[in-house]
Amino acid sequence: MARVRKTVTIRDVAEDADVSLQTVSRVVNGGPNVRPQLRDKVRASIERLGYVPSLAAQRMSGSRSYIILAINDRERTLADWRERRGTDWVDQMLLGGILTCSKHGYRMMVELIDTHSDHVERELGAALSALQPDGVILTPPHSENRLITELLSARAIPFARIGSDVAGPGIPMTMGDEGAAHLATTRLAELGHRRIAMIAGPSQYSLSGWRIEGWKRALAEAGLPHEGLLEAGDFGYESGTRAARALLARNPDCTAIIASSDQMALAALEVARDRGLVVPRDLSLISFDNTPIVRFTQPPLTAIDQPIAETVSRAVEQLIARDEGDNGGQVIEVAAGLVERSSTAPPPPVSAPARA
Amino acid sequence: MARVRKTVTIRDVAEDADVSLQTVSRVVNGGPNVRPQLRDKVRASIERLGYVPSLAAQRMSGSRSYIILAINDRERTLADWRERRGTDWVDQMLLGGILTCSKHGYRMMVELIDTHSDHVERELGAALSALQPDGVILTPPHSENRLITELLSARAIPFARIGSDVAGPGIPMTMGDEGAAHLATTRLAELGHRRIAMIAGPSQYSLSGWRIEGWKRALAEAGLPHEGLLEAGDFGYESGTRAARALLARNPDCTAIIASSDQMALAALEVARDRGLVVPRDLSLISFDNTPIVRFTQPPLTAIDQPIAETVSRAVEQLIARDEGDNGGQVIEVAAGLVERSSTAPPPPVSAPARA
DNA sequence: ACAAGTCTTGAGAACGCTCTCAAAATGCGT
DNA sequence: ACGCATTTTGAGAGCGTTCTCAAGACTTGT
Repeated sequence: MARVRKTVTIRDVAEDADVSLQTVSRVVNGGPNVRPQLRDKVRASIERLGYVPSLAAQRMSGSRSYIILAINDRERTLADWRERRGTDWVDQMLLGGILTCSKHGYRMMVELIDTHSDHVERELGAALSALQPDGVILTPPHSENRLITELLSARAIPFARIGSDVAGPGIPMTMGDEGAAHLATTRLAELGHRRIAMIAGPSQYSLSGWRIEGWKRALAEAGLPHEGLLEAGDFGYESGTRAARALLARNPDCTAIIASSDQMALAALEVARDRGLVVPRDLSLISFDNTPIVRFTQPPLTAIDQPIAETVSRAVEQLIARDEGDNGGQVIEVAAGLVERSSTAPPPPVSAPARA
Repeated sequence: MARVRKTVTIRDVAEDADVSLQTVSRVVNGGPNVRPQLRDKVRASIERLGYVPSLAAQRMSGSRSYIILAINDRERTLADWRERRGTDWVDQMLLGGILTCSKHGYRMMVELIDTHSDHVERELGAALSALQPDGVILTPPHSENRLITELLSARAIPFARIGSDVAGPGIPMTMGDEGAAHLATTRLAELGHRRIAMIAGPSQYSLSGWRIEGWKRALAEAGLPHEGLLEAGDFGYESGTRAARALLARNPDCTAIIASSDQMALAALEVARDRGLVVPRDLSLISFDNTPIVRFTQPPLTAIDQPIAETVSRAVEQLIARDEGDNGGQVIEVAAGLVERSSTAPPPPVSAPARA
């Protein structure tokens, strides 16, 4: 409607509504003491002029920047990208974050950082200085990276540690890994499996440990053994291949595998195929993550659905609402679910010369 | 090293180096007229103090915001998310964008907008006012959305139109869709296929047309017909199922299909399986996009690799370098490649009672 | 050696907003 | 009605940068 209009500022609104800047500011920010009549008048002006406060200016004067920063590892992201592995984790985290941020008038930014080297401090510091975010979201394995958490708490920037439940600064948030592994294992036990193996993730991830615990607990509850049924990978495809081979070579009587990532499950599926095993007839398979790829494999994989987006969303809300009383170190947990598809079935009747 | 230090500002650096604010600013921004000696001194101070300019302050005073905005459709993104369809496109675009932005000291932000409704102007306007980005990246189908492009040019914000080559404001960028379709079709023709079908995308996407053109051109060059071999979908799985069924029902002699998206290719794969056709023995299949899922289907799909990340990266560079002479409406094209996997093979020897 | 440049440096305003604090208006108890 | 507490409004400074413009320090040509 207008021509190349210059930016509409709070001053324009103030003039239009014939009030002071301060009053407009109060209306915009839902300030408490404004007469309803004036408030409406100002609102009308804002509407008419199409005024939207400038994020930069808000940051400059106020205490908030309305920015939540999500940290990701540059190397890993780059590698995933080059090799066209899915970066579904990033996806999910972004979506959960962006959606929730925008609901509260915040924005989410993603920062790629070299989290391995000692550039961490430098790079993260630069990002924090430039952006001055109101909160930061850390995902595994950064959630327990000392350099990072210390830098953040030194700067007094609130942050959420996803996939970490240790005490310390930052809001710990978990995704029910122990419970999820327990759930998957129990389901397999119920189907009749007696030799249920697990391909775990790398030990530097806390969640790897939790999953192993859940698996062991379910096994114990069902009176099943776990000895020799554990292998660890690094979440990647190749490591899954190695682990699955080792597992099946060592345990010919193994009839079910839980893999700690979709990529490793895919690898296990391939290994099974190589060994002439038909999934799920001869071998049941459950994966962690439930990224889009597992719906299109042959057969589609039963998977633990990690509520990443939901968790990040919760994290954002925690960060934004931090003002209203500190969350006293209480771990926040979002539970995972099991999506049953076609890679799970009862074990073959003859297969197990178990109690040999 | 320091305690809860207050933010280091340009003033601190100026004092430390015993020069004026302005001189520091010049050094930071690579200003032209500074004595080398002074420059080094200032650099040393910056280094020592760990100074990083505040984005917000830069935006406030200067003309640039160092922000590039990428527009995505909220509904579609949300749907993809809920149904755990891969949002690889978003991924790729983000990665290409973020990486290139950070290389130039810029940041990329993603904005989800209701691009269908008439909220577009409102929502986009709000985002532009709040963020005041230095550039905007539009992806299909927004690249040719009048409301959007006009709003952007009215505000004089440079933008790139990915997947669009029409004249007008904004930098047009394409990904060689015509050439890619031609390449895929030609490859199939070389393998000996005579009835090569295409499942196209929706017509409101320019690239759908280009792909059809490339397919027809290759067919014509090989002396093959195209009549009755074209179906259109909406890029989604279900539409692919419908299209593939129609195609195969109408053309029992069809031995190859090119699908305009991975999801539709997946659907075609499933349809073929239902009809008892073995891919690639009885039917060859090539998809567009090359998202991570097509590597893990049975068989893995041969696919056109859309250089999304690369294109977005180029777009960002164009936007950042816009100052140095307008890009006179010349279309920028990044070529796509063909990734051969196992869904393509020569047609079955007997199959075609073609010249009936 | 002098005027006329060019290069280098700095001072001060401006960007758009929110803070703090004080002034004006209102409400209330007696 | 009167004083006091409370609510509502506004004025002005300040956030950290870059911009404009002017002053000082060098060059250079003659």
